[in-house]
Amino acid sequence: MHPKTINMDEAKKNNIISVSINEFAKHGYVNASTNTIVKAAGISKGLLFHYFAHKQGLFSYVYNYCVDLIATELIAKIDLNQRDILVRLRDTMLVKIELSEKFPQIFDFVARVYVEEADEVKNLISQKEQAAIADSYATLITDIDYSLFKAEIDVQKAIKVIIWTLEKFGAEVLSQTSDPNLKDLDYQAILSEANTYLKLFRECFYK
Amino acid sequence: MHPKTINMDEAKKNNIISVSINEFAKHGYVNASTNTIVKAAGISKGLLFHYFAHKQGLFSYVYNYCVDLIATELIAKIDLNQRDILVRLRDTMLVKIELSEKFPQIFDFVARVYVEEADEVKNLISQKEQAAIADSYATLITDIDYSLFKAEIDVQKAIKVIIWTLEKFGAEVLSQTSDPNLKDLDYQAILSEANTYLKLFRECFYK
DNA sequence: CATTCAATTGACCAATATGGTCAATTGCAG
DNA sequence: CTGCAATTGACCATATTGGTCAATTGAATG
Repeated sequence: MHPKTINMDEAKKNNIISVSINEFAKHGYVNASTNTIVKAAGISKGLLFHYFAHKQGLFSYVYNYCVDLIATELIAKIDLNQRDILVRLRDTMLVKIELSEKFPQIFDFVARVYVEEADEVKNLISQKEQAAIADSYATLITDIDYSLFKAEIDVQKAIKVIIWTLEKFGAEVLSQTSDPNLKDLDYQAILSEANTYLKLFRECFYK
Repeated sequence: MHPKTINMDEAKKNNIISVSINEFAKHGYVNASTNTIVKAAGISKGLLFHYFAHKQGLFSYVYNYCVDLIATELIAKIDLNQRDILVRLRDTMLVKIELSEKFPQIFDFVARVYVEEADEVKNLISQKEQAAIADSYATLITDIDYSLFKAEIDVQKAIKVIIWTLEKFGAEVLSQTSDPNLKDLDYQAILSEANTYLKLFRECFYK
């Protein structure tokens, strides 16, 4: 990352990052417009390139920032000693919602980087880092206590149902918040509604 | 729709439609490129505008084509006398998979039209038609036999779980097919795997 | 073969957008 | 005031935009 970025005002830096995430997530590396980014961030063209030198520099700075942020949050908030997959996945979803509220398209962005075609991007992103992300996602569903499930049900299918439900639930929450008046999320209400799904799963899938 | 389009060769017409759906779905009306469309369709610039006169004409032709196609398929293949929501939604998913195999981004496209910001598009798409689509989606989950569910479970939540599971399952099937070698979908296998999820739900949610 | 006419092409247009530069201005600390 | 960093935006060559149209092709007809 460019030395110039270190001394940046924190609020301004976050704003540039947020705007850049949205632009890269929506249009991919090649078709993302630095003109659009500076307009949305409310800064001049010159200043952006003063901080980041090139489009590539901006991209890799933002990408590394996102990967670090996601990893840090997951490590801090997911209790790997918790062997009940319902709790583990519910907490993962809460982390995703929190992060998405700060940077609405952060997960679209990192997911899109996987399938980026531009050579400039492929050279920018180390294979190691890509693999590390896949690893940490896998970690989220390891060391699970499968004995909690009823003997007669298909556990692999049940887990898919749980994962998909929590993903869709999170997406629903976020789409509701982005639309009307921009009131903050009520995490208490979200947690409470998520728990009604956990209750359903516990009644149906667990012993 | 422009009279010229009537006499078009069917295969060529479908190709133009398919390519246009993808471009409009990916980039929206304003940022969709007619240059990209003609390149992908393997025709000349002049020919596209010979058939459709303007970008608007192409867009509205493709949009109406999609809406008609989806409505026709749903009416033909969904049995509204079937009051078991599991069967009804499973069949809806199968229709979506079939249509998506022919036009991979057709549902992304029609969904995106709802949130189009360009005035040119808003004037092109009649409010009536938009409402009709919403209506037919609502019809898909009316006249359901709720007495099949166990008394003690939250039926509304259970239905959401079912809908979300089938949507995610369909998306998974389609993402697998688009990636590697482009072999056709095995509908027998898809139906069979979908039925394992129905079985799970029947065991857990139904009396 | 010549004639006709529809199907099809792609060079071309003015307008706009692209990533990136840099001399000039602003703002603030000493 | 000086000095230096932060910040600006007009400017550049190049590429892309939706759309045009005179010219070419292909096939059917007499």
